[in-house]
Amino acid sequence: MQGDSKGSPFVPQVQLPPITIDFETYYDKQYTLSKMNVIPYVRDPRFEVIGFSWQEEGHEAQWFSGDFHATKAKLLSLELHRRMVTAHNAMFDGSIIEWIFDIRPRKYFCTMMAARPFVMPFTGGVSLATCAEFFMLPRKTDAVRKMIGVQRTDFSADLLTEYSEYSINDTVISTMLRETLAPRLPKDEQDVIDLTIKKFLRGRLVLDRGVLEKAQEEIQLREANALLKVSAMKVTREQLVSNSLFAGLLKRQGVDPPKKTSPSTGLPTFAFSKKDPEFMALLKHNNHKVAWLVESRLTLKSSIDRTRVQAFLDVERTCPTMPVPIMYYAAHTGRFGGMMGLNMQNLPQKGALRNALRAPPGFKVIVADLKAIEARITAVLAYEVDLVRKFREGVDVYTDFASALYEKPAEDIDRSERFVGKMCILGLGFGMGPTKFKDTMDSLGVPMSEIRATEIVAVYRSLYPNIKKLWRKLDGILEKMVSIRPDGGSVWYQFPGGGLKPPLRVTHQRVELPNSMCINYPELSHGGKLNKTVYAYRSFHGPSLSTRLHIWGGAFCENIVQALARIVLVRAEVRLARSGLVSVMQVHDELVFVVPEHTVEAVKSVITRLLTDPVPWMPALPLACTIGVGDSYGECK
DNA sequence: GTGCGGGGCGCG
DNA sequence: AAAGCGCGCCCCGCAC
Repeated sequence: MQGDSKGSPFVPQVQLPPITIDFETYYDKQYTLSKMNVIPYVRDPRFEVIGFSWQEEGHEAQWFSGDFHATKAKLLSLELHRRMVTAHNAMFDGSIIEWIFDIRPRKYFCTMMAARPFVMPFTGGVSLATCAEFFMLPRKTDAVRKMIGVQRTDFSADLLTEYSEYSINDTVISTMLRETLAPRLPKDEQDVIDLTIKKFLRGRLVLDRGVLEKAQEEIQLREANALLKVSAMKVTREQLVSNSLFAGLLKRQGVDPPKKTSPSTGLPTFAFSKKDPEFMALLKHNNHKVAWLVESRLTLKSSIDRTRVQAFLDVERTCPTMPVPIMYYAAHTGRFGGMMGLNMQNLPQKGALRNALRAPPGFKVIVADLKAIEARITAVLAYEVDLVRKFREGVDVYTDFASALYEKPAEDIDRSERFVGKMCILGLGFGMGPTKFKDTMDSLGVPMSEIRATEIVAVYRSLYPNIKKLWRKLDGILEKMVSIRPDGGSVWYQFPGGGLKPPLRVTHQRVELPNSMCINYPELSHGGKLNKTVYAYRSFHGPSLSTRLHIWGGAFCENIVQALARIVLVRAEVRLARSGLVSVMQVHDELVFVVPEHTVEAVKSVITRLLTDPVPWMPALPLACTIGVGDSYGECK
C-alpha cells in the first residue's frame, strides 16, 4: 500500500530523528505489571520513575535518573513532539510520557506490536527476550529482578549503575528491533500502530459515572432476586454456579441433567449453556422449581455486565477520558483484539456499558460501519456476479436471499425471515453445514429441524455455486502451502475475474495479502483424517497453548476474507486520520469518532467518502457504510 | 496461593 | 461428500 504522507497534517514539516525510550519504574511483589495492567499501575500513588534510557538514531544510548522535575526537564529537552518515539510496549512508556509528564510525542512505534505479525505465529509470545532471540539480537539481561521493592532514593550508586546498564541494554535491543521490523511493515501498518497507541493514550470518550452506578445497583438487585427465587429451596449461590452441584440440584427435582460431548476433550460434559436447547427447554419445565433454578443460574452466570461495569468504574476514578486498549494483530488474520481486562470490542448491545461511553459536552459520537463487508468480499473473490451486482445496486441482500428461500416476493419477507436470510449470507458463505446452522439458529431463538437446515444450506449453495467452487479452489491452495518447500519459491493464485490485484501469492505455509502482510499457517500439514481434505496448523489461540487447528477451503476462505476486510477498514481509518479525523475506537468493521457537534454533517460526508472509496487491489468491490450519531456509543445504532 | 484448561458468553 | 471463522474475559475445578 502506498503512503501518501506528503503535505498531510499527519507529518509536521520539521522533524527530529526517531528515538527509543525505556522507563524503569518502582515495583514490588504486589504492585507490579505482572499482576495489574498499565492503567491502575501508572495511576497508582506508588508509581515512581526510577530512571529512563533513550537512544537517538545513530547515537549511543544514555541513561537518566532524577526526581520528577528533573526527569520532566530531561524529557522536554528531547523534544519528543517532533519525534517518533519507539518502545517495547509503547502503551506503557507512552502512558508515562503523556499521563505523568504531560508530553505529546509526534508519533509512536511499538516494537512489541510490530513483532506480533512476524514473531507471534512462531513463538507464541513477543516479549523483548523472545523477539531478541527470534531475530538473533543481543540477549536481554534479567538484572531487573534485583530492583524489586527499591525506591529511587534508596538505590545505592552501584545498584543504580546496574539498573542503567540493564535499561540501556533493553533500549539498544528495542532500537535494533525497530530497525528489523519497520522495513517489513507497510506505511499504513506503521500508522495503524501509532493510531492504536493513541487510542489508548488519548481517549476522548467520557465515562458516565451516574449511568454506571445505576447499572451496578440494577445488577445487584437482579442477582439478589435470582437468589431470593430459590431461597425457599435453601439453594446457595455456590450451588447454582458450580456445574456438578447444579447437576445435583436438578437431580433432586427429578430432572436428568442434559449432557453433551466436549469438543475439546471428547469426554461427556454437562450441557448447561444458553446454546444448549435441552437446557433452555428446562426454562419451560412443568415443575416451577426447575425453571427457577435454571433462570437463577443463568442470571448469576452472566458476569460480563457485572465485571465490566466495575472495571469501567475503576477506570473512571483515575482517568479523565476512557483509554481504549486495543491489541494490534491479535488474530493471525490481522484482526485486533481487546486487552487489559477491558475488551472494548465485545461490549453487549444491550445494557449500560455502551450508554456509559459518552461524548463530552458540545461533541457527538459517530459510529460508521462497513455494511456486510465480509459477504461483499466473498462475492467478489468467488466471481458471484449477480450477488456483486446486487450489493452494488444497494439491494437488501439478506431480504433477497430470504425471498428465494421462502419463495415469495421481497415485500412479503418479515423481520424474522430476513434474520434467517442474514444468518445465511453471513455464515453459509464460509461452508457452514446443516448441523452447525441448525444449532446456531436454535441458539438464536429460531428453532428449525435438521431437515429444514439441510434444505436451506442446499438452497444457498445452489444459488451461489461459485462460492462453493471457491472453497474447492482454496482447498488446492492449502495443498500448495503444504507442498511448496520453505525455499521453494511461490505460486500465484488468480481469482476468477481478477477479483484480487495482484493475485494472491502463495508460499510455504503462508499467503501474502495485497498490503504485503501474510497470513501464516505454521506447521501446516494434512489433517490426517482419511478421505478428508482437512489440514491442521499450530495455533497459540487454540483451546490450549500450541494446539493444532483444523482448516479447509471454507474456513481458509473466511480467514482470507477476514484479513482483507480488516485491510479495507484500516486503509480508510489511516486515510481519515491523515485528513484529521482520528477515530477513538475500532470494532472490526466499525470506526468510532468523537467530533464537535457543529461538524457532524461535514464529518459524516468525509467518513462516507473514505469508507466507500474503491480499493485499488479489489476495484470490483462495492462498498457501503452506515453511520449513527448520538451523545453516547449506545445511542449510535 | 498460583497457573491453566475448559466451558460459557459477549462482540464482529 | 463434508467442513463457518476470529477474538478476550470470567469463573470453576483441578494440578502443582
